[in-house]
Amino acid sequence: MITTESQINTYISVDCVVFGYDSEKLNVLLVERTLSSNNSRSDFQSDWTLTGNHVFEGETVKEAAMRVVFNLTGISDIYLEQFKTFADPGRLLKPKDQKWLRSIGKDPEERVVSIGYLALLATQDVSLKWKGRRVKWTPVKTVGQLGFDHNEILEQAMEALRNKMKHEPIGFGLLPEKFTLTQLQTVYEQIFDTHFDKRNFRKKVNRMKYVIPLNEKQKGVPHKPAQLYMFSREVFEKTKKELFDFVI
Amino acid sequence: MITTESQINTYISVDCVVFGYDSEKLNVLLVERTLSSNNSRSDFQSDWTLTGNHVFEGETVKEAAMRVVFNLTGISDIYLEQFKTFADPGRLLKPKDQKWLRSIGKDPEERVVSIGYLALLATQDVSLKWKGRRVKWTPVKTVGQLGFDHNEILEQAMEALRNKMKHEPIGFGLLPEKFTLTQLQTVYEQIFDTHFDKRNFRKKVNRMKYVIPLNEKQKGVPHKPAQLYMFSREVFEKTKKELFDFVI
DNA sequence: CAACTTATTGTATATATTACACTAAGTAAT
DNA sequence: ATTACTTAGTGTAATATATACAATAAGTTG
Repeated sequence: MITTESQINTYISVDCVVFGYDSEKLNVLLVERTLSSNNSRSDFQSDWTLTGNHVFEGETVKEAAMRVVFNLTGISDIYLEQFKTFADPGRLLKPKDQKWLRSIGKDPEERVVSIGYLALLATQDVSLKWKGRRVKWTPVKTVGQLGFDHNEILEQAMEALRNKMKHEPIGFGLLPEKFTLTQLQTVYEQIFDTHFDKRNFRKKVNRMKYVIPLNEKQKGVPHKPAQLYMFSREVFEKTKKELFDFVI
Repeated sequence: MITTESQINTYISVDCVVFGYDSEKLNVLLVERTLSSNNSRSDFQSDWTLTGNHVFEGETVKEAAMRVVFNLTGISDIYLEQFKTFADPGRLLKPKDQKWLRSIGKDPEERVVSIGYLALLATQDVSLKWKGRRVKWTPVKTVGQLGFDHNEILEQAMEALRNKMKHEPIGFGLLPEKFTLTQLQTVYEQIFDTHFDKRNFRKKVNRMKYVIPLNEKQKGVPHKPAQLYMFSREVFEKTKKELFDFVI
């Protein structure tokens, strides 16, 4: 699954928009990009980018995306899906991007295809791996200017996430295995930037037989502990109606 | 919109899955690929592929997709959207594909990224343009073995089409501007391979204010002529609920 | 005018959506 | 032990939507 050939393809890359939910808000995983002006002089600049890498020859694109996520998080069993590809000319023409490309010995004129992947996880399941470059979670709402065209890619990823979440039960990918209904509701409220009525939300969840109550309650909270639940994809696959409700 | 630079990028291509509905069934647009065994000897073979082309340097990927569709159909104002990218190693390794790549002077080892686009139109709105190669509509259900990995791409396009159609009003892209409710129903039945109750379907459509009855009836049919309707994207955008019904 | 074809319509039952407010079960501080 | 505090958990009535089901209407053709 994780290939290790060292021969890289210079024009195909993957960019992974790794979303991590921390029980309060949605974060995205960023890595630092360091620009040294003239070969290793001391005026460094640095900024942040999404996580990504070139694909190795012989490696599938999804394998490359899995490798990127695995290297930074140590996790491999998460929601990970292609959402859009970015390959327009001029997407890496900002001065900083050009400088960075030259600094690593690339032709800044070469057209690079970035295949965007969306990944979901609960931040508490992860300890980030420093692999020579700084890595951090940043709340999506406060992300500043990113390197390359990564603000654009992030925006498209958010849009894809919202669309997917409307119609598929992937919100669970942002929660720990055992979660409370309030946590589940909050995920949806955060991502859709809205508010639901608690009773109505729970009535809806109740009908979804794949959200299963456990014989276990929340611990260590200074108030009434909540019931814990889990998501069963197996039950979901068995009980879903093939043609939900659809819009004409 | 339609660029004409002649400098092409050899490793980025678009493949357009152009679906055309002919009031009976769903078709896909194919072009003929001719393989001449040893340089221009007389043992030709030919097979069919999806429509596609390399992108020109300086051209955006969507522009390339529009150009491909426009060149074959003369149409430019249709639903056209990226749905998935195909860039795995070994996707062009079938003997026929290798032969074809060599015949046009390409390195068959080079990894080619194909960005898949989905296009929708009503076949009656189109007269196909023969641009040196044969072009044809083929019913999706009877498509045989295609060149390259195009059977895979077609399958993924069908899946993307079904997913999109469940949640967005794009089915109208497969119908002429004025259509009957029976035609609309049939589009959905064909694509989802199912059958709906006519009364219930109409009740549903009735609630969608963006399906607008015209002061016009079907003509030239040997039975009761049906009311004609049109779709208004403007009304749709104004009346859609931002957060439909969603699945948790 | 009879035969044929497709268009069009309504009702009853079950299920889902929406709006809305109080009680229960814990912890912390006194 | 009582009180204050915090979050969990629950029900009902009104409206809207989904589902199952069959007879009549409006054209054409011979």
